[in-house]
Amino acid sequence: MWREMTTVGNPSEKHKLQRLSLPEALAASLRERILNGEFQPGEALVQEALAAEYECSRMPVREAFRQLEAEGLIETKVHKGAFVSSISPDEVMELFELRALIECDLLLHAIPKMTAADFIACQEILGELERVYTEREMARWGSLNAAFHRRLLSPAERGQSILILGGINLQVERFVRLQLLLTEAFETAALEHQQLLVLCRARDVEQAIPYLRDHILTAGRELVAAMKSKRKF
Amino acid sequence: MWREMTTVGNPSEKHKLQRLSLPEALAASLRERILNGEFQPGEALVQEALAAEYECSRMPVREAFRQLEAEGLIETKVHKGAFVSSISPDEVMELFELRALIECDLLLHAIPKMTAADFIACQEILGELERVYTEREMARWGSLNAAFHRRLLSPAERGQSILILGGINLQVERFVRLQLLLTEAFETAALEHQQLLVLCRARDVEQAIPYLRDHILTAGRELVAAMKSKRKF
DNA sequence: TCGCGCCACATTGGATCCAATCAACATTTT
DNA sequence: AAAATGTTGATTGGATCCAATGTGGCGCGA
Repeated sequence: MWREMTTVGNPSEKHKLQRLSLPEALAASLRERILNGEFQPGEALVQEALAAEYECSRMPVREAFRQLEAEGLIETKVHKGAFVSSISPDEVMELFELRALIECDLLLHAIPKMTAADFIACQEILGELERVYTEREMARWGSLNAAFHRRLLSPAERGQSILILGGINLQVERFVRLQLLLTEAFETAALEHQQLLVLCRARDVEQAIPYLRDHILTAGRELVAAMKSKRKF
Repeated sequence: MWREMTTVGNPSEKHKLQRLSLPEALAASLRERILNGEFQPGEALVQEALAAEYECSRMPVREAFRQLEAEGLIETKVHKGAFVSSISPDEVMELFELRALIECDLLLHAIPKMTAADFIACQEILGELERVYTEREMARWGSLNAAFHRRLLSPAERGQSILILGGINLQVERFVRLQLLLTEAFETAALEHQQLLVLCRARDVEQAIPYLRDHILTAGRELVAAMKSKRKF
């Protein structure tokens, strides 16, 4: 079942097929399970148990742990084990503000370079997003949402910034998914995405930038509010 | 010799002593050697050789590799090994612009919160920087420079942003060190640091922010120019 | 002589085994 | 009875061993 992703075939990538080692595949699977909330913050991840579950030795698990630790998803204490890392609502808000900062800068660079193909691709993702929304698959919704932002900003051709953004998204993703279960943030997000795309088509930088900033920051505020009220964190 | 850092004793941290596992210590040592340019971009790192050198088995080396890979310092191809990752001048410039973006935002938050103690601490680091400069130890210069920026921005109390900044600095650090060998960028940097601190003392946000931005961006431009002229990258 | 394929070696990837450390429980002592 | 301490079980950390894969060299044939 999890084996299906031992090789990630990304069709849009130009023939650069990448093979995953077992530790990398494990890390991918564990990452997904953490983001889905199957492993709660603070929970201990035991090497032996996971090794048994994935039917491999403990060593690939250990290497996967190192990777996840570097990504900030888990923390490991020597001779004590690995624990799903936690993050405070304030820190989540800070990450959203960082995202706003970086994405606005990227959009500024991207808008002048956008082509018709870019708009079409973005529109396509939005369609997919809407389809997924009606079926309540928020695991896919989160990654599609990230994909939309990434695609929208890709004309800026700033790989390093995109990379950093990916890291930030990774940190907040699990809380976003949780919130989606509780609120109706989908719908406003869908509308805002459409409006954002309209502004970009019109090359209206003056409006698009603050709009994007607001889109991100209000999403952040809503999420943090939900976190603080639920007290489950 | 490298054993001296198996436990990192940071005296300013309040008694929170952290123990390093062998892989972590190895990663720290290898990271330093990469930043120092001992391992050139593209160069292959062989597990067996390093294991012999550090007198341990290959396994801790492999785990250290995973960590360094996640940090972006090396790339590993399955069944082919680990290679010191490279980075183009354009990407370096992008990272500097990202740094400018984030640091300016941080400074904006930091200035109103700065206390006398903060100014003193910064001034102290600047003194240390000057002392190190006269003795041409650029390995320490780089980390002290980062420490100054970190200390200057720490009143903002934005741990996540600082963390991201650390990652960005890691990427450009090795090129900064190389450039320092070639240019006289020390001196202007020292002056600019002093001036920046003066502006912060005066709480002159209007001047301090653009000044910091310029400080970072010109440093970036000079570095990139040096990179492109030397063609050693 | 050049090109293709096969084979051996070197290197990485993964599994098993042993040692070190921690935590919890039981025992003893005050 | 409470606290301190010893001891045992569980879990992680590290080393050695075996398997898989990639690379370079050699030979064979056109």
